[in-house]
Amino acid sequence: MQNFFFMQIQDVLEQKVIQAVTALYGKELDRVELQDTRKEFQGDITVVIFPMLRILKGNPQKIGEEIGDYLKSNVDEVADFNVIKGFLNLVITDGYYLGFFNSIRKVSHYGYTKDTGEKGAVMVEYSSPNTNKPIHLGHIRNNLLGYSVSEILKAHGHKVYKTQVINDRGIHICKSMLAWQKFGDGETPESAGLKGDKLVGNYYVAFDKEYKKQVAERIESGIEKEKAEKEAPILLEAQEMLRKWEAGDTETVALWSKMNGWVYKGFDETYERLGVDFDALYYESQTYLLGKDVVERGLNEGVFFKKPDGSVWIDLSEEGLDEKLVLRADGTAVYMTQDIGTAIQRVKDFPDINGMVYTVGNEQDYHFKVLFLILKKLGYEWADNLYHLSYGMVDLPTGKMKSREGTVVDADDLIDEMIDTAGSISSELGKLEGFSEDEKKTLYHTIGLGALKYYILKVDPRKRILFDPKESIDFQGNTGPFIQYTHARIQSILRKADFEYEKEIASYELAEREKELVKKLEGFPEAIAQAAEAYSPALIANYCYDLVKEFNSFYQNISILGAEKENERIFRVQLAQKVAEVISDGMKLLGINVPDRM
RNA sequence: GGUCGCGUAGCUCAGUUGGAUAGAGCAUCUGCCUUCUAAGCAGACGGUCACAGGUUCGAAUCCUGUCGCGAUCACCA
Repeated sequence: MQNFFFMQIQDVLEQKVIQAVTALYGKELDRVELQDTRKEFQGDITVVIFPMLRILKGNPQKIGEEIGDYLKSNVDEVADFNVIKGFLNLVITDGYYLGFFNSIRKVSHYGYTKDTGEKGAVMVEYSSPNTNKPIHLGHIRNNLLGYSVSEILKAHGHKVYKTQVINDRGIHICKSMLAWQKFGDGETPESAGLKGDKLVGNYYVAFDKEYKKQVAERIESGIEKEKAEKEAPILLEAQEMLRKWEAGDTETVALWSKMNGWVYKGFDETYERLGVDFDALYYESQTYLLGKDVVERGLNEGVFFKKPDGSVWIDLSEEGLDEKLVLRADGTAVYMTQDIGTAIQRVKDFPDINGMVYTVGNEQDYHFKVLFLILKKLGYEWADNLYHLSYGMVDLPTGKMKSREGTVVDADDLIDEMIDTAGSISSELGKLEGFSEDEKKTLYHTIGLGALKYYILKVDPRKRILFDPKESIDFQGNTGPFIQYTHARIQSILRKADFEYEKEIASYELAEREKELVKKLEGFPEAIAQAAEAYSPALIANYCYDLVKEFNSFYQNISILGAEKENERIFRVQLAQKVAEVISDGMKLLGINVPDRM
């Protein structure tokens, strides 16, 4: 990563337009509205005249022409202009775009911002699974979002700690443990030939089955529904097991450790295939008691108040919310207590943190609104930099995914399917001559995962995704493989370019498609900045797609290696090379690798 | 019921400080492999931007209301 100096034309124009208005009309403009010129008009950048009318009063056509005249004679980069309605379209010189291109050509990771330490560290939490069941498509969305936002924040100059809270304790784990004890007959992942998380998940389902059976029997024998549900023997046993766990009962804790161990091994495998990782892990079993002392302190400071029964609350009615419980009457913690404590603990563990991102589904919007408010009221200065990366559910045509009912799209199965599809398409196309079996395997993984990740990340995080297992994820059009393919095409050209193309082209007349490509490249830093500010990988996906679309049009219509003049050949190869780099750097922010051949 | 989010082409989605005739992909149809990888390119077809008002030179975008979908409002996690 290097720094480079190049004044972008937009900044130059903004100043010059203000100057023009002062010179021509003696008025002070506070801002200038610029936009890319639409394809159907001649020009590159458009100054919108309408907003100026408030200050200038006059005919927009005439004002546009006067400002256009001024810019043409006072700004070197402005070659020509035209005015249509209230839009002043400026034609920018090839010299500018060529100069810009040359300024970024040798910059590695162009568009990324170096971590200078001044932006502070951000902790990004994502994944945070329960240890009683395997990872499904919903978790995949969470993982991909969290990982990608982490990469985007890094590219925007932040130091990032990726973390997850592993929900390794609670009634749900006990249910799996109990069912295993009752029906497991000593089964292990090895003996069953199953991933550990799958095995434990099976017992969670087994518990639910038995529980439902017991409830049904009891209702049949005349017990009312609510009571039957609350007092089913197997549920009572599970609750008893949780009490034993909390009391530190050796046997229970040993079983708990063993089964969680199985699950972690299974999770690690899935994370590895998904290509996500973490810098720090937090276990709920170690954090679930945190936060009580802070509540005590907040009580003294008047942030919280105590009800007659001894429970502790915060009143958020001034903020338009309700009263919210932070400690039960019996003094035990609720989720909120724990989250308060964990947030504070993290800042203790990593003192350079001044912000956190929580990747959690939108069903918890309210929870995080409250959590952030509480931390703010407790006076933590980093509380202003907390962000709930809230995303929509992944639903099936049949409705919500439910682990207990087996209506989930399993992560491992889906990954397998994507890789298989990538494999069969690749073999059909038959372009992999000379690939070893290992290389093929790696490539199918790259393409399959690329398709899956892009499919999920290209949609706005807030929107819910409807996933139809019957309709397979595309490999054509606006997809990961399409972008990967473009990268492979460019690499093929670079392999075949058997001439020296290092020298800088100082003067060149750009073809329309070449100019458009340079303009797209110019937009990369802004795309990263916006994606970081909006915490939205979708913006990066859109950018990559637009860039690639533009490149393919160029590629298909203009010969690169077959160009007549040497200058053309060299410039086009350089351009293609830079486009490939940006594709690679952009896709990296989505956690997607790009192959050199496919 | 209160609060929050969403509603754009048959389907999946872009459209971020309000700007020109609302854009892609899939699907359907036409062309293009003797030339750098056709997972591609060029084109056709397809729209009451949920609906109704308002704000203004200008609204898919901002405001209000209505309808539809989802989430949430637990001494649950």
